[in-house]
Amino acid sequence: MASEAEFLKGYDPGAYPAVAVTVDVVALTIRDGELCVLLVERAEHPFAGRRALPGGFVRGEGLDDAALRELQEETALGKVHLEQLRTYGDPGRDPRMRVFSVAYLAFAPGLPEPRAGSDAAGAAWVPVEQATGLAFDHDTILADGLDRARSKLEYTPLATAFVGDEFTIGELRQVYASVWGEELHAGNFHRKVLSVPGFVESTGATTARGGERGGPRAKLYRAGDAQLLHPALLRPAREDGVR
Amino acid sequence: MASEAEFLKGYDPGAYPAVAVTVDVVALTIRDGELCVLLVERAEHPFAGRRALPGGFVRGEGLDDAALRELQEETALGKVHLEQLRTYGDPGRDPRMRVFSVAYLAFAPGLPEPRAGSDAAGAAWVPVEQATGLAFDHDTILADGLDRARSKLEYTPLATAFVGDEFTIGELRQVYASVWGEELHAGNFHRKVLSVPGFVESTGATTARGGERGGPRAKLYRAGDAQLLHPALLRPAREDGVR
DNA sequence: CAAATAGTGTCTCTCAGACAGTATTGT
DNA sequence: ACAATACTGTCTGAGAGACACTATTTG
Repeated sequence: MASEAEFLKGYDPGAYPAVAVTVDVVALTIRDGELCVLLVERAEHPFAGRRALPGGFVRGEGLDDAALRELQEETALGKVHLEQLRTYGDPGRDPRMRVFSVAYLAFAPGLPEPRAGSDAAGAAWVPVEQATGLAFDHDTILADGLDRARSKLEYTPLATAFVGDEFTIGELRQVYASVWGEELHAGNFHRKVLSVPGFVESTGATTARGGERGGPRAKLYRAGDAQLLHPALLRPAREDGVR
Repeated sequence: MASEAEFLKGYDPGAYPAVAVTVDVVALTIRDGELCVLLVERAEHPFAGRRALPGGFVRGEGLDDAALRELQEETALGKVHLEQLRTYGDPGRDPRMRVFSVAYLAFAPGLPEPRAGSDAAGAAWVPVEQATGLAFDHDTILADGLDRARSKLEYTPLATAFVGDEFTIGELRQVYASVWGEELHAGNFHRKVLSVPGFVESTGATTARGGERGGPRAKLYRAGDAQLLHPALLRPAREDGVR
C-alpha cells in the first residue's frame, strides 16, 4: 500500500466533476415594528434583475467567514448574530453547474441602510411578507430561516440580538411580536421575561423620557448570560397534534 | 447585455478552484440499552485504518439521496429517519483538497448487523462513549449529532424512530434513558407520554408475555401523527442560567 | 413466595394566561 | 383631562415531579 504522502501526491482533484459551494444569508432585522430581510437585486445571470438573498461563492475561507464577508459587502453592520441554517444542494437549483448553497441566518439590531455590493444592483431591507419570487430556491431558504428564527426565540435569548445593547422590556416584546406576527400580553410578557434567570439584567437606568404618546419611563436592561431560556417563552396559539 | 442563454454557453465551470462535497452520516441506534453510532474503518488514505463516520462524495443525486445511499452501503436497514445536521467546511479539514461535508443524522430501530461497504474495511455499531479519535473532524460532527438527537427527543416524537412499529411505553422510556444517559421515573413517564396528543396510539394488543424477570404484560402502541410534542418532554436536571 | 414491571392516584410546586388595577408620563 | 404605557397583584388551570400503591406476571 502506498504511504499517505505518495497517495496525496498522485491525487488529482480535477478528476471529479466540477461543483461549487456558495453561502447565502437570510439576514433579519426589525424596522418600524416589521420583520425585514435583506435582499439584493441580481446584476448578472442567472436570474439577472431578480431579487435574491445576499451571497456568493466561498473562497479560501471558512464558511462562517464567508457568510460574514458576504453580509458586510451589502450592509455596514456592527453587532450581528450569525448561525448556519442548512445546506441546499438539489441538482438543477443553479443552471450553471452543480452548486451547493450553505445558508446562514443573521440577526441584526436597528436599521443600517444597506449599500450596493459588488455583484448586486442594489440592496434593501424588505418586509418578509413582500419577499417573494426570489431567485434560485431562495423562497424556500427564506421560509426555512423564518421558521428557525421563530422557533429560536422560544428557547434562546436571541431576541436580544435584534435590539441594541440596552433595551426596555417593551422593545423586547416588540421583537417577539414582529417575528411571531402576533401581539403579546404586555403585563404577562414583562413578568415572564424577568422570571427567566439570565435572560436580561438590569442596568439601573431608565429611558430619558416616556413613550411618544405618554407613559412612564421604562427601566433599561442588558442581555444576560443565559444561553438557553428556562423556562422557555412558548409561542401561543398553535394547534395541538400535528401542528 | 448578453442573454441568459449566451451567458450559460460561455460559462466555464473549470475556471473555479476544485472543491468537493461529501455527506457523512451520524447513524444512531440502541443496542442492549446503549446508544450506538455506526462507524467504519477507513481502508484508504487519508486516515487509513482510522474509524470514521460512514460517508462519501456526492454524485449526481440530491443530498438526502446521497446520505441514504451511503447509509445503505454499510448496513441493511428498513425504516430509518434521516435529517440534515449541518455542514462542515473548514479549510484543511481534509488534506486532499477543499472538502465540504454535509452531515446527516439518522435514527434507526433495532440492531441490523452492519456490513462492510465499498470504501470501508469494516463497519460496526459502537457505543457512543467509545466513539472517539475518529478521522477528519468526525469527533466534532458526532458530538453535534448527539446534541441534536438529545434535544430533538424533547419536542418531537422522534424517539419512536428508535423502536419497531409496535412498542411498549417501557421500550420508549428506555430510548429516552439511553439517549439522555439518565434513568426516568417509570410512572411519571408513562402518564406523560399518554397525555401528549398524537404521540402514541394504542393498538389494543399487549405483549405475549411479561418481562424476563416478571411483571404484567404491557400494552402495545404505535407512533401517532403528531409532528411536535405538546407539551414537550423536557429533559430533567439541567442547570439553569448559562447551562 | 419474592422480585420485577405496568399502570394509577394523589399531592405539591411552578408556570402560563386572563384580568384587573395603580403609577407615571406625553399631548 | 385623557390616552398611553410600565409595571404589579391575583386567580385559575395545566403540567412536572415525588411518592405511594395496586395489579400482574416470571422464576
